[in-house]
Amino acid sequence: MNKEAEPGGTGLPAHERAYRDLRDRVLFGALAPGQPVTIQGLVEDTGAGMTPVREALRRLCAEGALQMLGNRRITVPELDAAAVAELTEARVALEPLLAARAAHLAGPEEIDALRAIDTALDAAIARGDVPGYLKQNHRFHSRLNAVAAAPILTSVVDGLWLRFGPSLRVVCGQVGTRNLPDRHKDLLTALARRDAQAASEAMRADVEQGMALISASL
Amino acid sequence: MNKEAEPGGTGLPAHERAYRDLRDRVLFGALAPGQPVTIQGLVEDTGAGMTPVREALRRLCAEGALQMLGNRRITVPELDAAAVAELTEARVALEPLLAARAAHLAGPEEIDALRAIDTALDAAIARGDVPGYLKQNHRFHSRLNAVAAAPILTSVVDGLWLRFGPSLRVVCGQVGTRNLPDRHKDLLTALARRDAQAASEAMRADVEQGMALISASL
DNA sequence: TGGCCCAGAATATGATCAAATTCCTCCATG
DNA sequence: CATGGAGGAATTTGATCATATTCTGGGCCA
Repeated sequence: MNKEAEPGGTGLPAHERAYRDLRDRVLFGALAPGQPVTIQGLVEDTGAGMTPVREALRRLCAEGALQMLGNRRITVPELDAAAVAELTEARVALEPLLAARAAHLAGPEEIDALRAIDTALDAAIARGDVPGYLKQNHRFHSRLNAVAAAPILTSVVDGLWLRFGPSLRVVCGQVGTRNLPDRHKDLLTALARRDAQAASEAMRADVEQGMALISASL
Repeated sequence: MNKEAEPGGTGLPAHERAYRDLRDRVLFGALAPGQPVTIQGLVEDTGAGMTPVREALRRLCAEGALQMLGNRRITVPELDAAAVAELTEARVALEPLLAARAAHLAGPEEIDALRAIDTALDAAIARGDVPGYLKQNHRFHSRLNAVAAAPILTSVVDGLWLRFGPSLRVVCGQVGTRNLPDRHKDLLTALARRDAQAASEAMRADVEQGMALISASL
């Protein structure tokens, strides 16, 4: 039937592969804010055809990860203070909702999985591994959102993450892995106690801390 | 080859025209929930080429207006109770923020424009004009969001509207234009008084009333 | 009922056309 | 004589199309 979930990723459509490849580049900082993104450049880099790359770009633009300038040019958005403020407002409004839902629904095995990711995250911080931190941090929140079982809210929040991914990468490149937001311990204990209120608060603190970091680097 | 042979040739690229056409169909109920959407059907309907239609569909899918089934099929999403609950949560979390911002920024001319739209909306309700109501209601909220000058929040909220557009059309077709949400008067007076708190409350009431209507029709 | 085959639709490719930026040249002016 | 700007050609990039290929779904037959 479905031949998805193939290890290695080969076997799913080319435009889907191109999309995930590009999205990971945006999320984990392979692309810098303000950098122009050309179709033909991506075609050469990824080896994919032109049409799949185009469709991947359209999807990313629709999600806000990239922006189409009027003159058929595509760039990675540069965030100004107003944009960071908006993103902070949106994240503060939405992500605590997901945390609260997760607190109601999380089972022991999901919490253990989250704890394992958080441990890997701490290890990445300890060894100053910025890409590792970004990746594990994203995995933590992504996994938490999956627990919340709210696909619409999750997709909206994923779109927000795509918007500040490049800038977060820049910040981490500047300040290293020190002073990074990590309210995950509070979050995990709140989840274990099924305390939606505390989970919500911890998430809000984590979000505000992270966005303040970006805001301070402008 | 020939591009001027088509009547009504606007200056916009074909994929942009196809996108707006399709988006309006979703927003104003030309497509029913659950209805399959085929590329070649759109090609025949709109007269556009295949590639622009494909890109428009990708954008709409990325925004949540349409959903890609795993099997290369695309349909208009059918909302269940959980989806409506999520959409309600998201709208209640975000749209009052926009209303509050608008209350701080609205000038007399913007308020007059909103009042004019609301008058046209009342007229549409009075004459039982469902498409007119949908159009004016969307124009009202869209204009209000423009006043708030928050492009990121606005684009997120626009995505939410795309998700419940088809279902709202179904509801209005069932119950007519009676009992439709219209807290716009409260909203307008709050805006005129620059009362962000009251604007926020009025928006929350409008959102909850509208979503309750959809929720009740399941 | 279960497997095979076929029609039809979606995906992917490359070619071709159009637009925009860039860079170069040339002329006017200080 | 040098410099700066306007204009135009060339290159780079994006948009569209026609077509080949692949995959899904349903009908047919054993």
